[in-house]
Amino acid sequence: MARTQGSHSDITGPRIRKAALGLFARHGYAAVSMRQIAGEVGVQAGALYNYTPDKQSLLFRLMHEHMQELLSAYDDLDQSEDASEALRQFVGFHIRFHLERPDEVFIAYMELRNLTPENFTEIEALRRRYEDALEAILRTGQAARVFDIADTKIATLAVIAMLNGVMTWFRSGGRLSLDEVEQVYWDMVRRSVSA
Amino acid sequence: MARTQGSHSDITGPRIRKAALGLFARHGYAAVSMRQIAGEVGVQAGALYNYTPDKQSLLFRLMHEHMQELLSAYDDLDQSEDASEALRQFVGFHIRFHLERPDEVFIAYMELRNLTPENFTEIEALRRRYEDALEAILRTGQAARVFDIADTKIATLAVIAMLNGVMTWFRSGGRLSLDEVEQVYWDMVRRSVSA
DNA sequence: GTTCTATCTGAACATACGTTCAGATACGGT
DNA sequence: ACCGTATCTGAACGTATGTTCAGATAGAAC
Repeated sequence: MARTQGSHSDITGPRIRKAALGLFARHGYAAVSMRQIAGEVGVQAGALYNYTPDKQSLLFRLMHEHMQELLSAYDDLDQSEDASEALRQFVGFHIRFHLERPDEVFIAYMELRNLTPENFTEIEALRRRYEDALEAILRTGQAARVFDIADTKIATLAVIAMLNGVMTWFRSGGRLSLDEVEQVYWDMVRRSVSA
Repeated sequence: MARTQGSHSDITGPRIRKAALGLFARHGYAAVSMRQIAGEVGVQAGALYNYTPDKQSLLFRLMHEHMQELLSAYDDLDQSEDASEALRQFVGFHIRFHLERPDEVFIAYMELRNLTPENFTEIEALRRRYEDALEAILRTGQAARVFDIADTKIATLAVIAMLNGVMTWFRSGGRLSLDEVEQVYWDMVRRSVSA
């Protein structure tokens, strides 16, 4: 029996990507088979190929869409002219955006090595654009002497690394609320770059 | 022909682990086959099983040895009583130890999900011991009012995450020397926790 | 009510996987 | 010079992989 009841392209496509997202995040791209993904959707493996040309494209699409959403969500912020305030906005945005999408973030960063070289280059360029946004803030603050940073490039990476650390331990409903976490991290980031 | 010239257990064993280390780091545990590892050593796949009961044990041993070395190297430091100085020591030790072992570090952190539950528990306990060492420093400094930290547990994880970020970009022979890198990170860490 | 087509099944393809093991070989000890 | 054994080969095992495709079916269009 094919074309089971209530099946539609608009439904199956997203369901496949959602299943792949969860499985890739939990077990890793290489360790997940197309049959597992299909099984989670309730479909045979062959049906996946109505929605993706191959497994690699499935991974790439997940990562690409995530990075696009990250950048466009960040662009939607109307950033403060004040560097210190802009940095505070960045910290809050980064923590909240990433905590809302643990699987996407995990994949976008753990599965880079499983991308083909061309796909890797493309994702890397998007990641770079995001880093540049933070570096611009740090440079502005440095020029205005509100920050005192030895090396803005390193500081950019250090701040992002520090913020990403929150993903390894934060569980909603845990000891601290999101607001508290944001406050704690902002305190540390602010002091680490302040004049 | 078996038992080729100059082959010995003392030589092949380490060579297998070295090959596995590099391949796991580059392509990921799940994406690397026993035949690839054997090929890099110049041996047939079956020969690997003279040195490891299975693929999982190979991964576990690499991670376990790495964590043991980390802890014993840290224990060899004679730590300062002064919390600020102890933190400086920790930052320097962490950066140098980890930059000397990029592959080991990468694996110990990316391949956790490919460990069996029992193996995972064991590695996690070792990692926890290392984190506790840093937290002890932060607590001491907090008690002595030389640090001003909202939450020592979070600060511990934030500092380690920040320091680990150095591994994503540092290349020896690059723009900055190891000493300069250490100085830059120490500046940021110190300020992020200082009173 | 018939036709048309998007969607899915089920089976097959070639290839790869981790692991085992009988047999071959080269070195260390005598 | 010979033996014993640690070490490795080469082939095989069953299973799994990504991908393809002819055929079946269900809903949309008329």
